[in-house]
Amino acid sequence: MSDRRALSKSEMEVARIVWDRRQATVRDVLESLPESRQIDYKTVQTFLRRLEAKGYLTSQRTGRSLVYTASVRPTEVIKETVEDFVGRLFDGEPLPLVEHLIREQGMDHDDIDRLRGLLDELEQE
Amino acid sequence: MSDRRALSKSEMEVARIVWDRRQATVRDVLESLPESRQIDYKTVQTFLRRLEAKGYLTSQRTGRSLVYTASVRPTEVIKETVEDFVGRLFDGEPLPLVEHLIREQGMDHDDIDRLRGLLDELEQE
DNA sequence: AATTGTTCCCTACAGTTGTACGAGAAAGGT
DNA sequence: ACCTTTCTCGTACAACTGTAGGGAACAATT
Repeated sequence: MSDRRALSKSEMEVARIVWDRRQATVRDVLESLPESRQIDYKTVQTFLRRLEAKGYLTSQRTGRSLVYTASVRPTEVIKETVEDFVGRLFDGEPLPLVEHLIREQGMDHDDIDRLRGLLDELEQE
Repeated sequence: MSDRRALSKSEMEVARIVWDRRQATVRDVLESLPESRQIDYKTVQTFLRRLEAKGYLTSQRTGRSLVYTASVRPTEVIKETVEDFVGRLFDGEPLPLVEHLIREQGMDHDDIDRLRGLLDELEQE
């Protein structure tokens, strides 16, 4: 466990966008958020500022704008976040969550094949 | 989406314990929490009180104690919570989370077999 | 050149969350 | 009958969250 301050849900949502794109301005993030997410430019700005303050992102100025990038390994943060989630909701057991996801959220044929492949692959060792 | 007020992480952790046991007192919850979770009796009490205020639990008095039980369908709440989580961290796609879980959190042989079974089962329809 | 838009920086603010203390009442031990 | 434990009820409170307004500075548009 690291000692960075935890991310809130919305902060995580925003951070993930920056990480996916590898870099992003306030506006980029705003535009990448789902339509359904009604949120002001200023609010996104606040989230990015806080993410930087918490040490998850850094920014460099480019022209008038700030461009944010990861300052910790995203995969690590995501892993910790998932672990925390599984810890609280599923007694730390990933299997029940996997079953829940497969059962309750839709899986189509391709997804199923893909997962079979992954399982086969994992079995080599 | 329901219009109940959202649960915080800790509230969810506590609620889930009540749901799993079907009923619980403050002390029951305290004892069911993982060792690692250093938390005071009074704090658990507060969470249970808030969960009742938010409409997720009800209590009946039994002797001097309050016994809490679910007042909404837990599976429904868990489903919504997982959906929100997947929405924010994985663009709403369950598959990447499933892959992450299988890959990053440990799966043993039995788990793998179990998942294969589940996939086969799902394919009947 | 004046207006409109876009950015950053600073500030705000109510609601939520995590964490718990104190008082008072009932139950249990000695 | 008293001390200790265990409950509930009410209260507290700083930190964190979500959400954004105001102002300054520079850019784009008419």
